[in-house]
Amino acid sequence: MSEQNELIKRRLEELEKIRELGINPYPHRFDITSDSAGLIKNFKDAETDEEKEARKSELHSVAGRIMAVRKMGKATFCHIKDETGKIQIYIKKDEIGDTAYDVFRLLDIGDIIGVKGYLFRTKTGEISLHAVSYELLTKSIHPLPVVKEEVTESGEKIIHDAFADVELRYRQRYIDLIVNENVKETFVKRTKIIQSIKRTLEKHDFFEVETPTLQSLYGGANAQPFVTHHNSLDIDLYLRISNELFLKRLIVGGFNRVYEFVRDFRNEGIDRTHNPEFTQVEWYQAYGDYSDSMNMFEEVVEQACIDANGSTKAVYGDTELDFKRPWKRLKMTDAVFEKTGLKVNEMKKQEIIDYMKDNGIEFDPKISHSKGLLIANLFEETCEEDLIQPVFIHDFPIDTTPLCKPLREYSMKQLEEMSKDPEQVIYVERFEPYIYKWEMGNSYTELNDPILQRKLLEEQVERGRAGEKETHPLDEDFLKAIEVGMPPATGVGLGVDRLVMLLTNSQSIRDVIFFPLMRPL
RNA sequence: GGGACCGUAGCUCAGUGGUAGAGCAUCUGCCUUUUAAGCAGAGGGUCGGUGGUUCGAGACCACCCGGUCUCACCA
Repeated sequence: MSEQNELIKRRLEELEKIRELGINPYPHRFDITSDSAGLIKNFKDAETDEEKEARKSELHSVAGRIMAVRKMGKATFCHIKDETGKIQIYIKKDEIGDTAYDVFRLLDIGDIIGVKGYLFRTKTGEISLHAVSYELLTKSIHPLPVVKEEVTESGEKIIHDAFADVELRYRQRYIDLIVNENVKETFVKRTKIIQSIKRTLEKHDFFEVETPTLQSLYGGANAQPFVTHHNSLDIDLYLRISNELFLKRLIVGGFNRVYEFVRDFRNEGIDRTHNPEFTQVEWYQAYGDYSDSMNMFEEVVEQACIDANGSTKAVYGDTELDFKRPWKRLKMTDAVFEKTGLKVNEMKKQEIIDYMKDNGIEFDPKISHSKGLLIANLFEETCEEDLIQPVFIHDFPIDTTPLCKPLREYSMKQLEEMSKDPEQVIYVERFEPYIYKWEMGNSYTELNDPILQRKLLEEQVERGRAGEKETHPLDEDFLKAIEVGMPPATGVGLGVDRLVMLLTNSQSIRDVIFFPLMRPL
């Protein structure tokens, strides 16, 4: 708080005056009987004089923050805002008393007051509360941005001087929530979406669990972790990048269906769809495969959309998205074929590289050893941009993940032969749902063959040593769990923030996270 | 991390090298059904920071701080 600031200085002086008058500017409680939305909704105009007179004895107590004041000599109008909306308050000097009225004149936009009064409709038609008494509940000493709202004759709202500086809005979300009308709505929807997802999962007998955020080994996703340190154990720990490996341990332990909402931390770039900490829900289901997960996924998301927006449709930017089940399901290689006409399985690795070079498709030379990674790369570069409506892209090359079961059509012998031939691509039962060009999640028929699991994880460790950054270290305890025996299972990770973005028409992930990471000032 | 752009009053913004501006908010006066209330007046600034160019910099240059968009990495 800058000592120099005149607005703050003036408010501190007023605070002193109020205290000198024997008024506690920060009292302990206030009895509320009504909220603004309820009062306005239930208001019925009094027709006769008798009714008008009777109305004066129907008193309501509301509390809220002063958002606008219109002083008119011996009467004052103001709007107060509570959790449900705004209501206009009318205060008259000759009714409320000289002293009380003078004190009221010391109040500012931003102060919180409780008002007791009766309802009436003003000459200009606004349902308002005629105060018979009021109480200062909190004196604000830090001025709020003054946002003015104009309602035109056609009934549309024009916002003047909107508090629009995104940096200030994110850094001071409390102010953003007070003065910007739609911000709270977005976060209310966020909670509704999360509750909806939980309800759908619970309906299908998924059981909510909790697993560690601090981990001595990280895994379950391709990402760089945050590192921290435990002092008394004197060991480095990682903030989780995924909870997959722990949820699988619980499936081994005998839970058939588990889910967990988690904050994941990934030490990577920040942009409009990435925040270093983000929310994911993962669920695992024993005895099911990835098509069961597709069914669950589309049900979870469709229901979330209905619960947040009232229908299966949501408008994002200038696009209407429809989450109605069932969603299209498309093999990755078919997607590539539809877009490019290439039959990648019949091509040599070098032919794919040549095609990408010839068509200016970027790829990291580090992946040129793997035909599978090249195909995945080709898919991302050519197909993603067209995936607007919800679609499941399934059957990924095995090199994209070490945690997923190969397609059931392969025989043991085939797998063995194919894995020796760099021109052969083994596909695994993995899918990613795409909506509006974004990967919304990730799912597998989970690998539970301990021998193959160890081989794939060890290969990944090798690739890590060779310079690939986002591989993870070998988790022997996880391998032990798989050796104990994990039933056939399927699991899903769903990016909650991105789903909320789509369902609330938010253009940045920072608009759906209350306190996004900002560089300290 | 790279590139483009932005930072002026509490808020929203003008200001193309020559005295720092407007609206809202604030303060004073008037106003007892106003509503972007109104009318009359007043105060309010290290122009993000540090250097430099210049007789003179809010503006031009360099670096730094913070942000937005975008690319890379990823979900």
